[in-house]
Amino acid sequence: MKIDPRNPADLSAQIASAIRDAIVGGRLIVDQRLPSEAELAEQFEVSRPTVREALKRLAAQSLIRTQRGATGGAFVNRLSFPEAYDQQITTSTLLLSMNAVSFETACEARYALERACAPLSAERRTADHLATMRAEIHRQAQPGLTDEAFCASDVAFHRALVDGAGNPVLSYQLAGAVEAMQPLMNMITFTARDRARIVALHQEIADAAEAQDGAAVTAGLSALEVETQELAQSVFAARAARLDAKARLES
Amino acid sequence: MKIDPRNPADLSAQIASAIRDAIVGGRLIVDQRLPSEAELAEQFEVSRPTVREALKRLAAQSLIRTQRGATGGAFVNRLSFPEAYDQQITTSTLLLSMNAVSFETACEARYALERACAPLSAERRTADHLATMRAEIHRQAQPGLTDEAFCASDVAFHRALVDGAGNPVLSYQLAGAVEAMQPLMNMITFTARDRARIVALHQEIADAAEAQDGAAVTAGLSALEVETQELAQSVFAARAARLDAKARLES
DNA sequence: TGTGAATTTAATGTCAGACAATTAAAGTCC
DNA sequence: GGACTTTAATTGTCTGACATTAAATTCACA
Repeated sequence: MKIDPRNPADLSAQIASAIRDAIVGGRLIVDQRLPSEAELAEQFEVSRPTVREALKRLAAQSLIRTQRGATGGAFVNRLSFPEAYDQQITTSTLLLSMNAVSFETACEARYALERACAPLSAERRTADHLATMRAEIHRQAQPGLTDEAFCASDVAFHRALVDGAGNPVLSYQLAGAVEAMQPLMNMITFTARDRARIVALHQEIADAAEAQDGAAVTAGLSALEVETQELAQSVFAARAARLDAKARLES
Repeated sequence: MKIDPRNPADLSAQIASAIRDAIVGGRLIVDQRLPSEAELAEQFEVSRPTVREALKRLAAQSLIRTQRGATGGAFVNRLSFPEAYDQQITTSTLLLSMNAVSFETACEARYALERACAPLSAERRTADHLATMRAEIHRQAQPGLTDEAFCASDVAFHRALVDGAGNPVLSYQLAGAVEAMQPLMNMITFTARDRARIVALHQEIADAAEAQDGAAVTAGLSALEVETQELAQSVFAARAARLDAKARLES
């Protein structure tokens, strides 16, 4: 592992990159201990704070973990699925919120991906997944629920559906798509009638999953997508109209 | 923004977390300048190196960027799609390589997600996407190609297909699924006959995309999945048999 | 008055050395 | 042999300093 001393800028970034490459390239394997900070500093010919900044960069990506004490140090971390989920969700959420991605685009992507899980989930879902879906449907039908809680339950329902496919890689990929939609969904106010329609479609989907009818699950998701898109459109149109009226009033 | 001084461990992680929450929560907006390191140190009642370690953590996630000079400082970074792609690919690749995810599972997830793009891509693909797909098919048919170059071209072909859907969020999500498979694919040696079959299926898919026939694209992808799964199975079985024979010879 | 060069200034990037906190292992005493 | 103490290694944090960068300002000169 070497860095370019001619490029004096971003030494810590270069060091982090070198170590990251070693991990990705398999030269450093899981649970292997890295040299101590002092040794790394000597090896790269930089000071210890610089090494530390590099290590913090890697720690931020869950690539390493550190332990204090005599046998402590930095260790190559096994990236667990939950950690990967979190990163995926954070990145997806920020990407959507910072790039003015339209509701339409995000929603389309989400349902397209979710339909990808439908046949597998219909085939393999366990009684557990079904129970979760039913429980969330029941919650969604309760009257006093806030919009936020309704959205959260919606996410839980869809996660159960996705997890039903029994493919952790699929669940991981979908986590971003489903969770990142939540802030966008939270901008919508759901009337009682909206909720009733959504719950009915959820019911359809759960029934189809119980019957192991993949095509019906897919159809249910497509209907739900149409419903969601129309709902969002009407909400945003109404909001725009209100703003417009207000602007005309003030002028 | 406050941190818990009673918990003396991981001050820099706490500070990074506090700033990250401010960004995700919208209290710090894109391109806004953070206080200088000295000011942050004073605010959080820690030293400047500790603040710096926190900032490096955020920089590693592309949440901030730093500029030197008189008007420099740390600025909230607009997470661009290419940056998000990179993070997604790195995370997905590590997740697969560190968790002994089977080829079967990863492959299933990848093709399920890709089929999700098929109808959209068939409908919206431009002449540009078609041209890229054709060009990659042509490259894949050339005889002297190494296995690695073949895999890389395969990835390029599929990315063109995915990008054809014209949904950047979908492209972003798929980037991880498609690219993370490459290391696994690189473990396979492709015979001339294997390649011919794959190229033929690619041809089918490209034709279907040109004809805007979403169902045919989906079918082509499914056939490709079956082909890939069988190929991998035979390669791994042969490898296992060789190892087994060698072990018996040595014992 | 305008322009270009020199200076100032404010910020990050890096360094050196020190001490505190933590933890496991080695050593010691009963 | 077991419980306790000591020791050593390592990370976490602090202080203070200097180097580097780049914008803003000043100022001389045409």
